[in-house]
Amino acid sequence: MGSFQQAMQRSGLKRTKQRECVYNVLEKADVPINAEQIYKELLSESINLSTVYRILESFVEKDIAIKATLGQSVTAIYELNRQEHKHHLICAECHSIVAISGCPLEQYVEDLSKTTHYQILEHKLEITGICPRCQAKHGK
Amino acid sequence: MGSFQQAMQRSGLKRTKQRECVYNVLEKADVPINAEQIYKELLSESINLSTVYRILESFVEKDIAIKATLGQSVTAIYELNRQEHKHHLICAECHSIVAISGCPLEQYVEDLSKTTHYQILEHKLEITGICPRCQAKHGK
DNA sequence: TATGCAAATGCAAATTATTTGCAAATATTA
DNA sequence: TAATATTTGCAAATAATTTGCATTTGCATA
Ligand SMILES: [Mn+2]
Ligand SMILES: [Mn+2]
Ligand SMILES: [Zn+2]
Ligand SMILES: [Zn+2]
Repeated sequence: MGSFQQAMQRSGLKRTKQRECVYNVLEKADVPINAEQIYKELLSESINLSTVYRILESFVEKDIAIKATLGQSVTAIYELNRQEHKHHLICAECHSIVAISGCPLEQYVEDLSKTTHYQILEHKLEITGICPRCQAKHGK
Repeated sequence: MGSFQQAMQRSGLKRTKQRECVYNVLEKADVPINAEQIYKELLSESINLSTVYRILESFVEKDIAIKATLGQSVTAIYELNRQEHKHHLICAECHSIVAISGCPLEQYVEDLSKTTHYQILEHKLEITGICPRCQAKHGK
């Protein structure tokens, strides 16, 4: 059984053509993407943009996908919840995103929980820099 | 000379009543706030909301303020650039924000720069949890 | 101090991102 | 296959931000 079917089954969401399309787009993306990008990928399927939003909302609700915003951007982005903790490196020039695996914060977060008495749920680390390609463009 | 005047002088922005109002609101806020919140603080001054946005934009441009988005929120927030590196702890329930000082990532970021060949400019760490007050509300 | 002008502001309208109401279509279950 | 709750499309609403343009203001200079 495909992972889409599994996700629908576990969550109790109905297995619709539109949800499958959105799921597939998310599945093949290796970095978070926004609703508009998903919509454009699916122009040939003529799925409505508000349906895309509703599907994303339902996926987030069911923990099938993760919603976030990055940097100064004011647009929400989504990725499949692959249950693996990762962080992102964003190019300040070309806005490309690469995922970085491994977390340097495990111990820190544990300590922080003790000192602040917060019950820590998750954390997000975004690192901004200039990617090698954009550095090259600047000559030198 | 007040720090507002200094900021205007260094940046070359004109010293207007509206800019001073926005600056003062940012100065007395200890966590990032959004344009609407600033606007409401300044209702008595009857400054226009688009002016607030334009002022914030100019402050960010001149590095007087920092713009960001947090968590899943789609609204930009702003804080005075106090030149001190800090991170934020956000309550998942009441959405309160507290600043945490000290950075556990200095060495990590340096290493990352070497392995990825990115020129690292900055990073943002957001930690989400449940604050002691909200934990208490849930009883036990 | 008065004048000139670029920069900044107010106001209304435009844009962008997202959400909602409602009627029609569809998936699931019996 | 029928019953029904869910989902979708479409148009309109809302929220956040941006823009055009006429008017006002800060600041440099005469
Ligand atoms: Mn981590
Ligand atoms: Mn840090
Ligand atoms: Zn780049
Ligand atoms: Zn709280």
